Amino acid sequence: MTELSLIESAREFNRFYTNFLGLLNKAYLDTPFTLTDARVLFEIGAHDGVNAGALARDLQLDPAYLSRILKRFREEDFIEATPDPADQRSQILTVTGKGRTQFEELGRRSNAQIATRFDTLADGEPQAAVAAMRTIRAILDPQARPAAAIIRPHRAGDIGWIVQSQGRFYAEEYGWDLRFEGLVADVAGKFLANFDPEMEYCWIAERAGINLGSVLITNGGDGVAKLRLLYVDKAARGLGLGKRLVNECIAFSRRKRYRQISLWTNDFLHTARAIYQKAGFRLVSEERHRMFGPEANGQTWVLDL
Amino acid sequence: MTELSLIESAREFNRFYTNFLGLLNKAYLDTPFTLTDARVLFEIGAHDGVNAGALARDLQLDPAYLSRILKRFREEDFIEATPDPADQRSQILTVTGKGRTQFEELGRRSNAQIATRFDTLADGEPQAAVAAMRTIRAILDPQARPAAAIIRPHRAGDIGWIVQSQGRFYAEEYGWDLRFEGLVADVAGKFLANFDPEMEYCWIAERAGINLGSVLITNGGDGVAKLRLLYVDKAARGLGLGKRLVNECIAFSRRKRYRQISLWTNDFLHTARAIYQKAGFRLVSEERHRMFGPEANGQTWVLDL
DNA sequence: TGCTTTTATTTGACTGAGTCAACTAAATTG
DNA sequence: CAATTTAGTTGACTCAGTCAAATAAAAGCA
Repeated sequence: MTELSLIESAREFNRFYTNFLGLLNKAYLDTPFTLTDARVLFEIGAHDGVNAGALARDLQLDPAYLSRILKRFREEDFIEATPDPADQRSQILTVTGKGRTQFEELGRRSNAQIATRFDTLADGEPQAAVAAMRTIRAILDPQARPAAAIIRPHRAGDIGWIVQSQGRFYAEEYGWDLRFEGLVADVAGKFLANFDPEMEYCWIAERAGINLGSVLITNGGDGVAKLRLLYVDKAARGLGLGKRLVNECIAFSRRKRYRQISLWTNDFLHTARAIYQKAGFRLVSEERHRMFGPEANGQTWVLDL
Repeated sequence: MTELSLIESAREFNRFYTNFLGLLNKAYLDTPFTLTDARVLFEIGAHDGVNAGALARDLQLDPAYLSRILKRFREEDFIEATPDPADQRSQILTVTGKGRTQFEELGRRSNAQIATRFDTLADGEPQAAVAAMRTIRAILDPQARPAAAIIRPHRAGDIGWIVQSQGRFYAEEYGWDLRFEGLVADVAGKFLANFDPEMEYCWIAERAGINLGSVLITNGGDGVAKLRLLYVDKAARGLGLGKRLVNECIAFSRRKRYRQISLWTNDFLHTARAIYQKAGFRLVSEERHRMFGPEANGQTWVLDL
């Protein structure tokens, strides 16, 4: 049996969110659709070809009520229903062009509603809220399949994010002091200030608007590419993002005809080391340091291309 | 404008949670209460002595509809309504003993419903879900944030936050390119790398764990303190945070016996300029520049201490 | 002060979202 | 192949929720 205070907290949230959703659903006020209409149209639009039964189950609607909604949608020419050849009782529902237009309009309104709310928030708050939503969904919805992570070049704010997340992570996990964050900021700042798009690059791993990881290649001169600031957020470990990021670096460096990639890391970062090793990097030197407080073993690895 | 993929994620969560709440609200199926009845009774039970107006506002109900629900509750002897002595139009609502019994029964059902769901989860998952719910609530519920903003010294991650938020803000609002974020990272990195706690300082304005603003004083040598990177997030404008941050700078600089504070800003930052002016700063020079893309007027202001 | 406007709540008059039961017709079972 | 189950539809209804107008106290104003 779960602890009572947890349940009470969950109920409190549910009361709050019932209100919040009620507010958002006013987006449909001056459309010919009710909330239920919108949910139905959305579901058909999103899963083209569903049948009425599945729809009723997924949206928890009365079949009779749903049937009437679908009838209206058919009359209004928003959807088409063709009998399922595999089961003549069942019918396959698809949106028409007209229905899709409506579907998209509803989406726009819904987006605008949320955007308005998000725009009153502090920088980073929407990201934090969405990350929390994803957490809840992953826990409560057994069918939730997380969106795929993508890898993209950096844009405004990303470099700051790198400084922040690494600064915080190394402080929390390894007790490194703020000089480390200073170093990261310095590296990142120089990268931006002297950015040479021909020979340098920054990759950001992102999932649904939330940054998960980063790496960059800077020109070390003499044909050597420097791989720097490889990082994968706690929330995304084990998805192979680190490997994907390093592979991007290697492919880029090959394309740009660097002759070698060199990187500096610390021995306690086992996961990172495993990635480097597997990619063919070799350890060329190692030295004890106390650059950021606690003693550590700095290592230099290189990969000949 | 918030990023689209974030908004889409939030909508996806909302669709999911609409379903989820629909499921939970079946707890009222075999009671004489509708969901709205339950919400009303709960609200009166939780905030004994509310009036109808506040109730209608908080639960976003039609006053007419609410009035009828309250009438029924009075007839059933669940609540009592006494005219507010301070305002004879308004009435103070309290639950009776009978009403409290009902209220508690509803609570039990609601708890049981959630407990059933939670009991299917892995160890630690309910805790994680509830923590995420708190996060969302703290961000989205304007009433759940009576927390005052505090001003504190920087710690791990804060400097990165400064880079990120300013980088993003100036890009979105003024179209400045990434060289600006590079400059901020450089300034911030140098601050950390050469940090002299005797003569330098960073202030972070924070509310409920979320950073809202920043400023720092660096030693410009020759008795001159440099005020840098003043920033207040859009979610916290108008609260006087900018002024408080600048006042911290002035007090600190006086204490450390600097003879002057100098700062560089741009003319279009009206709010900041007003703060500097009011604090006694005077404009000493101005020059056009294109350091970050669009043309702008850089200004140097000083305050003699 | 008295007149006008605003605010808190109630009442009248609807309507249409959602429900329940019965029905048709195709598919499945044994 | 008769009996049962499943997918969807139709009839008949009701009650949650809405909109406009009324009441009456409070607040604003000239």
